[in-house]
Amino acid sequence: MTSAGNGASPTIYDVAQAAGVAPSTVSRTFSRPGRVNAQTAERIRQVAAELGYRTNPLARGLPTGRTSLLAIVVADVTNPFFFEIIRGAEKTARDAGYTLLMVDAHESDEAERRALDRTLPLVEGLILATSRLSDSSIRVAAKQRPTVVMNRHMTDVPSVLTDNAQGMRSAVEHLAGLGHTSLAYVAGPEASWADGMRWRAFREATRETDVQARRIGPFAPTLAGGLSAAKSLVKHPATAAVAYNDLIAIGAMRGLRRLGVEVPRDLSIVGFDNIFGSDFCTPPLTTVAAPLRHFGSFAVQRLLAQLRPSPAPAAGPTLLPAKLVERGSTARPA
Amino acid sequence: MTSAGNGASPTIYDVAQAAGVAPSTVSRTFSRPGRVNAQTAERIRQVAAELGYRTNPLARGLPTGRTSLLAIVVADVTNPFFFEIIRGAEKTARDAGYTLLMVDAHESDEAERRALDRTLPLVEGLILATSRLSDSSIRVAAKQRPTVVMNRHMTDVPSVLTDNAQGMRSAVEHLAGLGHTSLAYVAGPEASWADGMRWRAFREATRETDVQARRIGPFAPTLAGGLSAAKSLVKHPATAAVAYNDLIAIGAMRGLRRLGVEVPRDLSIVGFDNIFGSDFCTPPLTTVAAPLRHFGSFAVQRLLAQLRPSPAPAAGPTLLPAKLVERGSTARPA
DNA sequence: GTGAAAGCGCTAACAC
DNA sequence: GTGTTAGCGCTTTCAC
Repeated sequence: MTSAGNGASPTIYDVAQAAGVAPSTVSRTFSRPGRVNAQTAERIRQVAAELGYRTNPLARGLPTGRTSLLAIVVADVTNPFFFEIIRGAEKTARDAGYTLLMVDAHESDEAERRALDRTLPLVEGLILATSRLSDSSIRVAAKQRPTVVMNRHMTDVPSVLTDNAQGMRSAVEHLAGLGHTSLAYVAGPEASWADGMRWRAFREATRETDVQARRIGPFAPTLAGGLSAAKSLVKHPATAAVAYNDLIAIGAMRGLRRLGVEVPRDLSIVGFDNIFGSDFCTPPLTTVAAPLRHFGSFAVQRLLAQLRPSPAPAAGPTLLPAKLVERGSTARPA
Repeated sequence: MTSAGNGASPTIYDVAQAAGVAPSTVSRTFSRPGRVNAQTAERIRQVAAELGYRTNPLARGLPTGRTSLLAIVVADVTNPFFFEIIRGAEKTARDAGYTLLMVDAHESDEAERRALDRTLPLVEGLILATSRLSDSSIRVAAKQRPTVVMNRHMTDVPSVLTDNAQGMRSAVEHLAGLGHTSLAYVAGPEASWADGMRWRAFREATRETDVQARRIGPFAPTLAGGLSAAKSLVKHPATAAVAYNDLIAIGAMRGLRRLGVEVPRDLSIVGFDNIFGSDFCTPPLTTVAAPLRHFGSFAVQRLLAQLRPSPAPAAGPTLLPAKLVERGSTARPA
């Protein structure tokens, strides 16, 4: 029973009837213009507009799988780390005719999995930005939809990542160059692949540079996490610290100030990511900057490459450079 | 043709066949447990798990309209203003069994409309956070799905807003109390409903308080916008300014410093929203704080109220209080 | 170029 | 409790 003028939204059947054509012709008019006589199409469009017809993506997606939707799942939208990433991803997606849906996983694999169950079937492709999921869970998702992971290396899933090792090395060398001989790494969440990489790179870089290294944490990758990190930091003999990310670094600086420790006079701090706010906090944060916007854009590009009918290119990781931005939170040891 | 073991994802038909039951029984097992014999259900679940079956929300949503999805469209995700809002909204949605999809409209009504066309049919309800759409466009959307608007008053669509007038009044009184007699309002985007309200409230408050008022702008509600605002600011005789939002305020403070104007010594600045970063910028920003997290939560609650089978309650706006947070960016005039 | 008809995967009466 | 049977709104062969 096709609704005529009642509450429900009009369908192609309503439009077809009003325009005196078959439903399939209406469908073609919108899904593949050109296959329809120009005048007929014109008339149909007009009737459709009058009726307020809108194609229903749900119904369209069922038979075809084409929804023009992409999803990016982030561990925590409120983490400014994602700002530029989302920006870049959104723009690239939009330019290609896709709409990017964002889903917040709340730093929880449980929530992430549930969100995935609900959204995966709706979208044509998926970006997992700093996922907290296990490799095998990611593989399951990647089996269902083209997937790109960020900040995480997987052999069988295309990935985009920043050169953590290089970034960490430049941070450690910077600190060592200033004369620091005992460094601390303020760790982020344990489930984070990036944290593992950074800690490893830290160890290596400190060994090469011949300075002492220790690790404190893990801490939540938030301002609050940094606040608690400050307490551990004052107990340790290090004169400089590299934090898992800027949020922790900024939080730590605030916490240290409250504890009477002045940055960078008493302790130097280096962050990671160069997020919104890292340039206007006090002191401005020295940090390892990733090309965040390109990051998002690249991820979408790799996704689109998989979406194209032609055989998808190989799955090697895309490595983006990271470079140290020297600001006010680092100085020579007292 | 029901796929057996080929590439496509398994359907209820595959599960039904494997479990030796009817497809409808499989459907019931997942859509309304309890209506199925416990043992049968158990067996079905097991078979489903083995086959890797996942219910397809697209297919489920077509006949029912139930997708367990809600959408929040924001003008710009990278605006920290939305942080806590999204947080609150997401949590409330999740607790109610919904997944919240976020869509970035890029401060563009065009993009917002297109995103809406694509997502509206997928979701059960919609939150428009600081929409750049016209009232009539919003009404069109609201006709299709239960909708709540934030930061904007509409008689026929439920809304959640902060008490801009009260917040502005406290800002102006604070400044007047410090001895300022000439204030500037640094305007945000013209399409912003909140900007209109704040400017109006500013005029009224300054009139009541008997101080001079002027308006400069409009500026983009971003750090960059604030940077340009700084240039206009130095040309004007005001000794204090209230900015449309914190982003502009923070950007302006940075711009002013470059121009040799010291805040708050030479110029006092008050922001709006109390966003992430406003407490750790230099100087810490005095700002009108809205209960952001509650804001998002309330919006979802109102949405859920409309979703419930029982007749939706009336559409009056929910007004949330705003209060001034005094920090370091305001002082007595020189 | 256009129409008829068969699904896409699921839910929802309606029987049994 | 469970099976049967229509659809949900759209796309897509296949005829004409």
